[in-house]
Amino acid sequence: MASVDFSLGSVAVALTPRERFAEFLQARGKRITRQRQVIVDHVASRHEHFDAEQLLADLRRTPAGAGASRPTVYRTLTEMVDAGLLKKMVLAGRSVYEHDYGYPQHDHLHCTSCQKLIEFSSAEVEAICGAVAAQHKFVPRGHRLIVSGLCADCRSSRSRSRHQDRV
Amino acid sequence: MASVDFSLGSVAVALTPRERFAEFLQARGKRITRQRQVIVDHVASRHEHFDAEQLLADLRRTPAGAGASRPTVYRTLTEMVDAGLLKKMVLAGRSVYEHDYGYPQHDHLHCTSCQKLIEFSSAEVEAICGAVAAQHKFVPRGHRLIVSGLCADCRSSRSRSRHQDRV
DNA sequence: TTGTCTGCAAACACTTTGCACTTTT
DNA sequence: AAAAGTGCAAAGTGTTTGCAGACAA
Repeated sequence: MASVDFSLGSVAVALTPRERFAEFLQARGKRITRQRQVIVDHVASRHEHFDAEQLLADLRRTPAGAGASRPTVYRTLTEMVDAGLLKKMVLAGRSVYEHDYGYPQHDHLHCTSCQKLIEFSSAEVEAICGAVAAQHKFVPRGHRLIVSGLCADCRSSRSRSRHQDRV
Repeated sequence: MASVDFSLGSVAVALTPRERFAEFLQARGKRITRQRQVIVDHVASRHEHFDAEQLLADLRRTPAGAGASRPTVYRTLTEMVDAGLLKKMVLAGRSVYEHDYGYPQHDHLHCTSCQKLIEFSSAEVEAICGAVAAQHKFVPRGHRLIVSGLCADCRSSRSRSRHQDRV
């Protein structure tokens, strides 16, 4: 975690997430606390989508994060989104986070049965968003495309067991 | 609301929303109650996006819906989504509904400052979703594309007053 | 030392549920 | 009469906040 230049996916970045977060905090007169470090590091070490409760539970399983509190986790997640480290999306009623920093822009396929998320990217979508925003005099800040449906696994098990779809 | 063939936007449909809902309810052995009728009619009479609390408040202002209860509103909205009359999306922490029945597929520009929603449609987006789903062996059921940013109004007022962006 | 952060408990907003009573069928 | 629906109040979720003590700068 001490490297000055590392790569994730196909994009190379200059600072580790931890460093970038520190930079962000300092720029705002916020403090680099043990808790915030533990949280960024933990989040940076795993690359999947997660929600606040999951993160909290995971943290409490580690020695460093054993005493993590819910409010701090929520507060820090918000800061990480502000810092551009994470992206937040709302699925099935709760906030789901994913890495943003150093990751290429992408969208999602969402299985409404098992809640699985599959990533994909499309330059066309990007282009369409820009064009539409311009047409409406919008300053675009990002977009979110979620194609929902049934994944291959759930499609086959669908006939056997009954599931509750949650959007 | 008694016509058998009316048009909304550019699409003509055979049944009024009320009729379609009745059909849906009957098909499921559910009952056509006064409350459900009042709610469908009210929703059908307004074409904007709304949330459950707004609808409840609006209903209570009408003679017919004066005694509307929160649970019934929530329950009926869910049924209307199931019936294909409404679409639901989650923005800034709460569920927002819009008409689905008889309306052409479209996506949204979302102003993160004033929460305004602007609709647009794009056949290309449609095509991309289908293609991507196929690639991942997904059975697509729909998609949601939200381009977020600042609308023209908020862009100009942004420098004067401070706003809180909510995603 | 100064001002931010943390953790706790309590508050929150939105939504759902248990239940006795009312209504549709 | 039987079954489903309603409204009330209460319980849930997921998330946020007030505050006293803890801690980085």
